[in-house]
Amino acid sequence: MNIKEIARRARVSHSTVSRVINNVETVDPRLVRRVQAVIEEVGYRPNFQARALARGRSHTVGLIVSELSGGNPFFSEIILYFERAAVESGYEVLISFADTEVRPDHVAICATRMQERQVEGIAVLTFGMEHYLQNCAIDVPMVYAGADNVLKNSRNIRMNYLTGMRDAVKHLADYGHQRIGYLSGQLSWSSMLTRFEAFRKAMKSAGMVFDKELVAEFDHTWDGGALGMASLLNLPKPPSAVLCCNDVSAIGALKTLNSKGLQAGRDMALIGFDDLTMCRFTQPALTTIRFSPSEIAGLAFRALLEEIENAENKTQYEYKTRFILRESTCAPKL
Amino acid sequence: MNIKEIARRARVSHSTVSRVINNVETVDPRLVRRVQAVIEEVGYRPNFQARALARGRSHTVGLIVSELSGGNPFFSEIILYFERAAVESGYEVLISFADTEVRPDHVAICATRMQERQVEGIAVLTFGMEHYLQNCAIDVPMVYAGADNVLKNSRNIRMNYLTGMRDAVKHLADYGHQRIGYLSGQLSWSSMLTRFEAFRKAMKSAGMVFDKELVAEFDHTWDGGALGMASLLNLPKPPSAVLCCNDVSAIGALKTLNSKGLQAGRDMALIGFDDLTMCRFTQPALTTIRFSPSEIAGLAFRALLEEIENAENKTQYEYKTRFILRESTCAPKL
DNA sequence: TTGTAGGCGTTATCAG
DNA sequence: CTGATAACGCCTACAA
Repeated sequence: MNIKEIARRARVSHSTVSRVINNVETVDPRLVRRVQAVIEEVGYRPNFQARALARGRSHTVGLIVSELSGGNPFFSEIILYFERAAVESGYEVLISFADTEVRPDHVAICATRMQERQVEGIAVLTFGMEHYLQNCAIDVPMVYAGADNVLKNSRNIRMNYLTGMRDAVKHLADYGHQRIGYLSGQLSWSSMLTRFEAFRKAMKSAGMVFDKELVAEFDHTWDGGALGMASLLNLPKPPSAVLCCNDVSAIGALKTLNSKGLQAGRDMALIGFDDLTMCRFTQPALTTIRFSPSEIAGLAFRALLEEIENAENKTQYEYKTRFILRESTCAPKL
Repeated sequence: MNIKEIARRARVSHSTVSRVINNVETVDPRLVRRVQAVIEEVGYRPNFQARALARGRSHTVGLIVSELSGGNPFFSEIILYFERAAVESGYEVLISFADTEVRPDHVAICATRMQERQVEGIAVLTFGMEHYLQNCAIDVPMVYAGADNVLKNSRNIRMNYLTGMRDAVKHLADYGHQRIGYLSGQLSWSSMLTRFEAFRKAMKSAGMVFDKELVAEFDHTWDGGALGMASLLNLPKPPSAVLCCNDVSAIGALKTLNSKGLQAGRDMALIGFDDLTMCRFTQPALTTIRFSPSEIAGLAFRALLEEIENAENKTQYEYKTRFILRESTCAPKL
């Protein structure tokens, strides 16, 4: 079923049908009704591809997230809220999981595939794999989040890790902690590095001594967190408080603590990062640094839209993390 | 940059360029090289939309999941594995979150939108909202999972909830539990109803008495689980074991138990459903019934592909749940 | 206000 | 083996 068939049945030209579909004002109301009746009757829906081709606009945007985090609810929420924002503005979203772990160039492959699909813009929310796109010729607007260097034709949403990190460290300092550990994902990921550096900076500005020994670098998964905490506990002098690079690894760390008969919020202070819904349901409820997927996804889409529609005054978006106090911290145990 | 421009630069007709792009064997190797050189030089990539229009195939499929579960890692994994399977077979995936909670007809809206985009098939993995599609004219193949009634032009992947449920109940019976409770999501969701019925059937075949009082119907979220467990604990005679409709609600239930100073695996036996990665990291590790998102997503895509390509012998896929023993069960506490 | 003709970037069918 | 030419379904001048 197509526009011509509708035209034939309604005894008008296909241009008229096109006008009706696109709500052009100047069509005779009687024709409008006649055409709409036929459309209704046969259940016709315009072919988006053809429309896109003719108009030169696909009304589709791409979203790339990283695959490693497939089981990570953080990305689940990113996708949900990005899609919602897109649909609200009349866009559809094509999604790709970049296997950044095994194939660093996979981000570029995904982006290229999307471009062939004529997406009008791409949001790369991998938080630290963006540099792999450097030598890949994408000519649609792109938006990153928390990238360190911004390519041309693209936009970066600044991630202020420091705001939340500073309050977290201050909170621990107020409790009297001297030995604050850090559980990191792989520092080759720029977002992991950035978080880590924010941590160091926060330590410094709180007047705390930073001890390299107290940093465990594993990966930002459940297992990574569990292993990392185990390695920290194995130190001759373990930390009395640990800040984690994300909630998922903090939950892994929680597991290790429990298996040793220790409890966060009593025997050790533990702080996560992201503020997943789940944090309220861990035992104890996880104190964390909010890095809201819904807000970030929203900002990313808005920025992308500005870029696509070449908005006059482009906002420089910045997302500020913030400290969320729950129950997993305590004074240092003697 | 398009096929004609390439043709001009390579001094051939655009048909020849098209042949080169599509690896047609019969082209003079010298021309092939000349064309490829130009393509390489200008970084040309074919326009998928135009191609889809000409070929009458979009090589795109739709995936609808339910929005309520946005923060639920289960769907995050569904999306990941579905996308991966699709890309492997040369398809792209358009994703939609159906807001089944607030707008029951939203599934139909999503499906319609997808059809306008010329998807070649749609997988509806909402596990129980399929009936809302009944009076909506979609004319591409669809695949459901665990739907009760199958519409025409569509396929259902049978979900065998019973296999896992039976072993779970048997496990509890072996421990000597007499009062087994059930924590359900809203029974208006057919998947929730089906799970519940599987539970009853399992109880029956284990020779257990089913007590309606021990069923709490909230919703299958963290909060729903927490509230549900609270209501069960408030009963004059609370159950000694509880089976939950999914892991997320089981984790919520865990929270309530903890807040009352009770511990699953010591004071009460608790069993989840889904087997999220996270189950290994709850405290205690959650015994559950495996309902693997990766396997289900894989089956769904395979079935959809068969439907799209009109395969000769269509497989009747069935997914069998299975019991996964961890640490959250115990004998009934006296 | 309506219809005709041409174009969007491809593929596919023919002659040559 | 190659190159016109006509689709695919829709939009959009421009002409009537």
